[in-house]
Amino acid sequence: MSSIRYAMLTLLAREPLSGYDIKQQMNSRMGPFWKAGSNQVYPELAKMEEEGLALLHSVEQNDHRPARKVYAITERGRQELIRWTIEPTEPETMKDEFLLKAYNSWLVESADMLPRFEEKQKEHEKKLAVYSEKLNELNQILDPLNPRDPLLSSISVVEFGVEYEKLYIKWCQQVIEKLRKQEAN
Amino acid sequence: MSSIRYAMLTLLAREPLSGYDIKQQMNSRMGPFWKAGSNQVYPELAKMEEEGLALLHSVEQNDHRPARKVYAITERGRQELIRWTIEPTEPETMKDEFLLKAYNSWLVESADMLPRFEEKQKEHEKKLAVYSEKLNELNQILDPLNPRDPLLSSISVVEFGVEYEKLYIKWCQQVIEKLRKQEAN
DNA sequence: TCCTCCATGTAATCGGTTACATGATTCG
DNA sequence: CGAATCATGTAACCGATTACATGGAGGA
Repeated sequence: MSSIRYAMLTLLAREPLSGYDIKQQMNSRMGPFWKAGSNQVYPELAKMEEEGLALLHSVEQNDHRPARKVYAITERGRQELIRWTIEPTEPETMKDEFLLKAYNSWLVESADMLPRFEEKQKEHEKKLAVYSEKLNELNQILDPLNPRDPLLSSISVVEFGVEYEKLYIKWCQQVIEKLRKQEAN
Repeated sequence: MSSIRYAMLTLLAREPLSGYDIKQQMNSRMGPFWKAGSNQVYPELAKMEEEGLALLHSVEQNDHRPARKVYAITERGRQELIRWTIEPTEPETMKDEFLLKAYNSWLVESADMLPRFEEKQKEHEKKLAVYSEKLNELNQILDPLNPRDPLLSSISVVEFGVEYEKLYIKWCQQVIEKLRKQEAN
């Protein structure tokens, strides 16, 4: 498995990046579906270099700051990533803490639960706004003549994100309505 | 955090259960959003008893088999679960390996990727069938006169599951169409 | 003045997965 | 005849989170 290394190869397959870049992109661009901290990224990059999946592409030296070490994917890395990509994937369990709490709604007063659903709705409305904007950007810079444009894949994934956020918002609204009716009794 | 203990309290709040029951229910009833193995359940149950969140309710002795130890939630456990339930929840990242692979579609031949999307679609169609049936069952045994029926909460969560599966299926279909058009060129 | 950003990394800890162990019964 | 189910638990490992460490530049 080792998950993180394929997430890193995924980013390196598009452009050479430093460990710091990888961390940043995971927590923004890939934000909806993957995350990582520096603790994972740097040691993993070193291992990947040892195994010939990535190599040091350039080192930008800034005074009074650690050298910026940019890595590029190797042909072996690309092949390994392709091999993994076309391999079947195990079904996933979505581990959503808030759903677990929703499952406990019956235990608590509607008045205590309503604010939590309203918060969640707003949180997902914000995410929806971010993904929608991202989607617009991607569609604008997309090269419509190139059927191999990486952005086509990006768009599909962000579209998933948009639909997911819409679903979450709709669900929150439905539950809020139910709780309000219950409260009225 | 310690996640698992609240998932276990969530189940114990509805009825007394053995460690084995908890494990089973997590991988079926709660399947969509939580999971656990025996390694976690048994030691955690012991800790919860020590801390007074659960207590040994009864022991059913069967010959040639380990005694079935049934635990019940205590008032302290219930209060702790309620406290956690009405507490705000941090935003979650959905870590879906298949979305990561979809993000790499541009790297591979459509012919290699299409079967993976078709598989995923079928997988989620099966899950949808299971959740839909579950939803029917729940609606039938629900007591419509009791606004505190735990099943109301169950229904909300299963409804989320149903909508999620529908979304996943629709998304797979869209991507499949795109890949087919691309292949035709 | 204090916080955040850049940019590398390490250390301690925690939660979760896989595998192991026992042993009778029931189902295909 | 072999696999799965019931029912408890333990041990080894692995991946991920949180915190720590350095240190100058720029903004609130």
